[in-house]
This record gives sequence, structure tokens and C-alpha cells, in this order.
Amino acid sequence: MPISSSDADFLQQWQYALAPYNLGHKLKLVSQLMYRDFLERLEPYGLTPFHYLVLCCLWEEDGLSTTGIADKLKQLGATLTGVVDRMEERQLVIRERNLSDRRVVQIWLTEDGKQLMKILPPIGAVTLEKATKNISSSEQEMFAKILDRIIQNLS
Amino acid sequence: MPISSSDADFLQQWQYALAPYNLGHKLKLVSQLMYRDFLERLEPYGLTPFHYLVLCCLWEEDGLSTTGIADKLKQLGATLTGVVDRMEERQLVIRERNLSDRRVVQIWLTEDGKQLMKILPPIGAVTLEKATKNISSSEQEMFAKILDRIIQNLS
DNA sequence: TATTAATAGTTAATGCGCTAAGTAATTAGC
DNA sequence: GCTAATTACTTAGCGCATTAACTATTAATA
Repeated sequence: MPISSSDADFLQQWQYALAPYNLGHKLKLVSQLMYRDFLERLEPYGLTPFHYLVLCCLWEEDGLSTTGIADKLKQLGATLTGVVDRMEERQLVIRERNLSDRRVVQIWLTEDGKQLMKILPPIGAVTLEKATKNISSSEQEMFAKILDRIIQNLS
Repeated sequence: MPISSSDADFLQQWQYALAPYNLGHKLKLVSQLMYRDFLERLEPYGLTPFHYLVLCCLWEEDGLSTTGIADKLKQLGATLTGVVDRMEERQLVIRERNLSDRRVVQIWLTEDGKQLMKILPPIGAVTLEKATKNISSSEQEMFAKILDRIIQNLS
């Protein structure tokens, strides 16, 4: 049974909500394309974009708890467990139980993790600049503000 | 060894590239928040946002090949294999080898898959409207155009 | 001070998403 | 018309991401 013309009319009505045209899919795509580009640039270091996110948090404030990082990045604790496991294997960080509250696990940069502070941010900037090369500062600013509003709307 | 003031200066220089403040992370977050919201609304149907994407493609053109869908959604073929596997298990689609080119696998909607055309688009629209409730049409239009430019830049 | 509730973190199961390698089938080049 | 290259798809292995259930610890309360 082919799609009838009344079905086509129905779809037309909702076109703004249909992939691959809708905003949600475009956002997914942009996020994914930036992920792919950055992942490729990180490949020589055996790191992932998520490792970079966690390192950024720790460069700003070393010794954060698992929940502290999860909150900062708005990610789930269960996700952090796996990521920090792999970062610990790669000797980027070490885990340490907080003595005054033994439920808390604090995460500390190793010397390797600290050294990457000089290396990774410029690499992240390359992906960012490739993505926004023909977009003016004022456009980028407006764009970022709309992203913030959507984050508010859905949080 | 605490972060020294010269390290702090260095980070300052790259702040636009550092999570959780940079554009890449915000884009990831928005994409993720829309995914979560939509996934929750789809839960009663046992579907995922990716199933919706594939269904949208087939509602527009039934019988697309695996590669046809992958291209439309800019996803990798290997990803589609798994997603279509699960959609076939849930009897949303069936796979069929193309007789004139037996490398090609065509994907056809089942009756269930067709029926969802009347149900899912309004649900997707709810997530979309929640995300953009306080964003004017002209802002949304500009926003979407910037997304398209970034997609071009990274494709 | 026992009991209960809340919090921090982990584990397990499932579903994307990536790369790399593998299998068939088809097309191009000689 | 044989060989080599290309194309379509699948598989396997690993890294997120989500939910739900679970352990350990701390806080709240009767």
C-alpha cells in the first residue's frame, strides 16, 4: 500500500517535526560532526572528547567528586563511572575516597593529566574554528544565547 | 601540586574552547536534552528517537535501501544495521533483498510502522515546542540557518 | 539510639555510534 | 572474459548514555 495523498497532506502538516528536516535532528548532527572531528584530532593521544570534558573540569578545579564533575557537565553519574574508569587506566587521573565522607570519591589529575592542559585546548579550538569559520562573532554570540535558553527550557 | 597562577592565565586564554563553557559542549547538551525528553515521551511505545528518524525517512519514501536511509540521516551504515535489526524485531519494518542488485537491502514499513505516522509526529512536536517555547520564529529561523552552515563546514 | 531516609557511587542490561575488518555482489579495465 | 576495484551491507570490539537495581555511608527523626 503506497502512501496516499491524504497521508502526504498529513505529513506536510508536521513537516517541521520530521527528520531529517527538524531542529532536533540538525542539532544531533552538528553535535555528532563536532564529535567526529575532535575525536579524529585526539586519536594520536588515545583520548576521546569526553576525556577532554572531564579534564577541563579538573584543570579548573582538581579533586572534584564524581558527582561534582557530573553536575558540571550535566551528565549522569553512571556515565562518569565508566569514563573515569578508562581515564584511570590511561593514567590521566586517580580516584581517592574522601576521608571525612567515605561515600565521596574524589578525582585527581596525574602529572600526565596536568601536562595535557598545554596541549588539548588548542586542539579543541581547531575543531571549534573549523565549525564556525564563516560565522561572525555576533552571530556566534546570539547562537550561544539561544542554546542556553533551550538548555534552560529542557532542564 | 596546585594549579599555578600562570596555568590559570593559560586556561583563560583558551576559555572559549573549554568545557563546560564551549560551544561544542553546549551543542552536545542540547542534543542530549532533546533526546532525553523525546525518549521519555516515546517510552509508552517502546520506541527510541532513532526509530523515529528512520520512520520519518520511510514515511516520505518507503522501500529505501539501508544506504539510502544512512545518507538521508548522515549516519553510518554500520549504525543503521543495528537499528534496523531492532526495528525489524519490533515489527516496524521488514528487510528485503533487491532482486536486480542483490547487494542492496530495501526496508519496507509494516502496517504498524505506517500507523505510527499518525501518532509520532505530534509527539515529536511536543519536545520541539518545549525546547523552543520562548524563542521567536525569526530567531529559530536564524538559528537553523547557522546550524546548516556548521553542518556544511564540517561535512 | 534504632529506624528510616537520603546521598554517593557502582553494576548490569540495552541501545546508539565509531572504526576496522570481513562477505557478497557488481562494475571497470585490460 | 578474468582480474581488480568498488559498492552494499554485516560483524566485532570498544566507548558513551540511559534506566534500574544494588551497596555503602551519612543524615534525619521519632
